[in-house]
Amino acid sequence: MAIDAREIILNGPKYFFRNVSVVNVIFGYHEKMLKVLLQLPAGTNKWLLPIGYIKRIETIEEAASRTIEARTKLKNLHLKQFKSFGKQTIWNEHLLTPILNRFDSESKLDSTNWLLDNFISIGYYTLTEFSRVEPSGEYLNEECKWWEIINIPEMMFDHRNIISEALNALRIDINHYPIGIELLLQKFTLPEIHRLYETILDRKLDYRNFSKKLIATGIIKKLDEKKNIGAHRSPYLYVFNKETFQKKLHEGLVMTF
Amino acid sequence: MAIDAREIILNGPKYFFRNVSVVNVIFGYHEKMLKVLLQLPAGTNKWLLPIGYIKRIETIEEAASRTIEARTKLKNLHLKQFKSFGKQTIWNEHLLTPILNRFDSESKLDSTNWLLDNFISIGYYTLTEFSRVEPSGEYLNEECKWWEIINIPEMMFDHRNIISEALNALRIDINHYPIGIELLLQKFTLPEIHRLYETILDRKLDYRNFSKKLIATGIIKKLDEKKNIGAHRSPYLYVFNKETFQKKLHEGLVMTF
DNA sequence: GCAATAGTGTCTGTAAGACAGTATATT
DNA sequence: AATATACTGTCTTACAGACACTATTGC
Repeated sequence: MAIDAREIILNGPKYFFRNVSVVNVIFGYHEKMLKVLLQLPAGTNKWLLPIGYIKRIETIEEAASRTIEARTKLKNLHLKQFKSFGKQTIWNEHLLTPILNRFDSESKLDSTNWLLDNFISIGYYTLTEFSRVEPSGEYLNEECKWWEIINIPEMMFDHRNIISEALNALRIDINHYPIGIELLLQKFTLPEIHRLYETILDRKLDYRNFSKKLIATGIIKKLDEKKNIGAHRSPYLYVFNKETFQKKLHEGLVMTF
Repeated sequence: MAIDAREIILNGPKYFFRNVSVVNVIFGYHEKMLKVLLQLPAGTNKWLLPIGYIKRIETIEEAASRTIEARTKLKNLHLKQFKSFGKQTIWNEHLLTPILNRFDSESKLDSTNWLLDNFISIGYYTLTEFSRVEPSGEYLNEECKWWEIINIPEMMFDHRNIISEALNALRIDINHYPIGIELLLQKFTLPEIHRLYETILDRKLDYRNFSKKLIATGIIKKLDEKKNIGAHRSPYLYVFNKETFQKKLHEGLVMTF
């Protein structure tokens, strides 16, 4: 079911819940850089996290997944619901009218329009390789791009705070869930995953102890294969042992990096 | 602002958000028993967690707090938001019409009434001494009472699952937050807090190791006072050292009971 | 052989967990 | 004195964390 923007604006509540939305913190990692995907809605100069409305026929997680796919073109990312946030007025007539008129120069925006109301947001975060993603803004946005986590631009509402809460949640969850699994490609080297964890946690991790722990717990497996990295010693490749990881976590393993 | 039931039914969206609610898992502890507060709405035979709608002028947490106070008469309980849950149809015309007619025999319930719509629920849990609470059902409920956690009656929707998710969250959070602080009275004995933790976690904890850890970390403080418990050796009284606890937790202390 | 990166082992300190006997309060 | 509950200390084991040198690759 594709619903066009005019229909969403004028008849949204037929398809979507009112007053509730999802807000997505999409983290992107690449080469020791942690970034977050932000969009700049047309007509403003403050950035916004990707948000989305929840269809009446889908689950909350499906809504998050759908709106994340719209920005990243990636399906099946591992989503984590981390917190819900209080009311925000996302749109105002000034922002919304031009969008409506692009599709329909006749209709007038009613001041009781559902989009002009307040929305509560249910927060999800996800983590991906940012080099896999071509940020996709669609017609509502002037821009959609990655920003370094240490250099976030001016944001609308309390979205800076939401990013910071998502990052906290990620740093706690990394001890309880297989965060790296879907982020790293199938095969990876120890230095790669080591850099990933150092970047996410923003602190040094002793390389030997880190490697020892990952191998000792059996959650990664060494392959009989090396990666060519140019004029240096070639590192071994590893893969995650997903079953072992899930089992350990289920038994209450806490990784404490 | 007190809003009567007729007004809530007929003009709810003036005061409340649509399609979003809070759902509260109120745990009660006393003497090695963990219970949960449930209500039986008039006209049904399945039990329901206390739910509530969110006023346009309050935060989500205030909504949870307000609806919990309505059932327990207790203010300032420590609430923890633990997860949000997908759509549920809470009311139907059959349940709602008699309630409306109690206040207003004229008005008819419109099938587009906001209460007949689906609601997404934001889940909170809290923990209190159940002997302090006189469950309070108000006019919408036939009954409101404590049920033992190991013996939950038949529940509406997926509320049994929500209780189980709340309990999981509580058992994880007990390692990260001062769960007991607001539950136990000002002064408590080591055997009391020991029983509390054993009950919540549903497993034996070595009494000596448990005591040692609480005292060693400095989060509880021994008083120069004993509690009279009848024909037995009198246990010492302790108090929480809230500042130390908060500081340790902030520094990343994990209690691992 | 030089430059850059990958890989490996040992020691120490701390904390978790197992475990049993003594002390106190009341009747 | 009897009963029921509270209190205390030691040993073992496992893991976290500190730490420095050798190995490989391409140029």
